[in-house]
Amino acid sequence: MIDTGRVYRELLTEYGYQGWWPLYSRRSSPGHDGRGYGLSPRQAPLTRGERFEIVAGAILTQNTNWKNVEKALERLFSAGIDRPERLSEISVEELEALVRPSGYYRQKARRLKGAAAILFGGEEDRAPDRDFLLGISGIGPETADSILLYAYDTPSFIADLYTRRFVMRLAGEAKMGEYETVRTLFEETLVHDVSLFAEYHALIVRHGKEHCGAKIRCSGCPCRDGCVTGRRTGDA
DNA sequence: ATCCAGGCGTTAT
DNA sequence: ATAACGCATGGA
Repeated sequence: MIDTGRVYRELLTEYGYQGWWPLYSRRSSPGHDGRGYGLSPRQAPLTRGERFEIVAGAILTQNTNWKNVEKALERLFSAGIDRPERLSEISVEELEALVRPSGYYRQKARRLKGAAAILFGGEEDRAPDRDFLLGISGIGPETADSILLYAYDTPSFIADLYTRRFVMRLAGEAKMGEYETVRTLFEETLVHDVSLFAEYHALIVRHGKEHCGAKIRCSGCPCRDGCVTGRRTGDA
């Protein structure tokens, strides 16, 4: 079995605090680390616009490199779409043009517009139920958990592709576990703390980019000792 | 040029 | 239940 606590400490020691979610709108705030532009423990509560930005980013990053999402978000903000109300003022066609760099732009424009209308249409800013989020077109398990965790401070663990691949390799399995299976593994072995879940996910993504992505690179990996794959195949 | 990137919804076995 | 497929851009 995987020692999730130990792995977390290894990742944090190696990569340092990531400070997710990376908010474009706070990229030049004090506390900006020059890379992820997240704040070190949140210095101010999220505004409505920032929650909107997180929802938008979570949808736009589906199966997409974050760099491309940044381009799309920058175009959105430059066009003045910095709050959910602004979104309802433009057409899907206009939105498509703005989010094009993030790929799947037709689907994403339509889904983002619809999801934002549902999530921000009312007056209430209370955290939504997970099942309610899953009922929204364009919001699947990972997007729902991202929104819950980063936009509504609700401790739901994100078991994205990096995470499932990471778990598969740590355990030396041949195939990745199901989303819910992996999510449950972390939620059952960790204290349900928003900051812990948020940072853990950010660290796994960082780790995936450096060592444990589709292209595996075990040399210099901070998790080698507790990893079946890392011990088995030496890598260069 | 091929592969990959912080998935999801629909349709077919 | 599980698998296959379309959706699309941009960087390595």
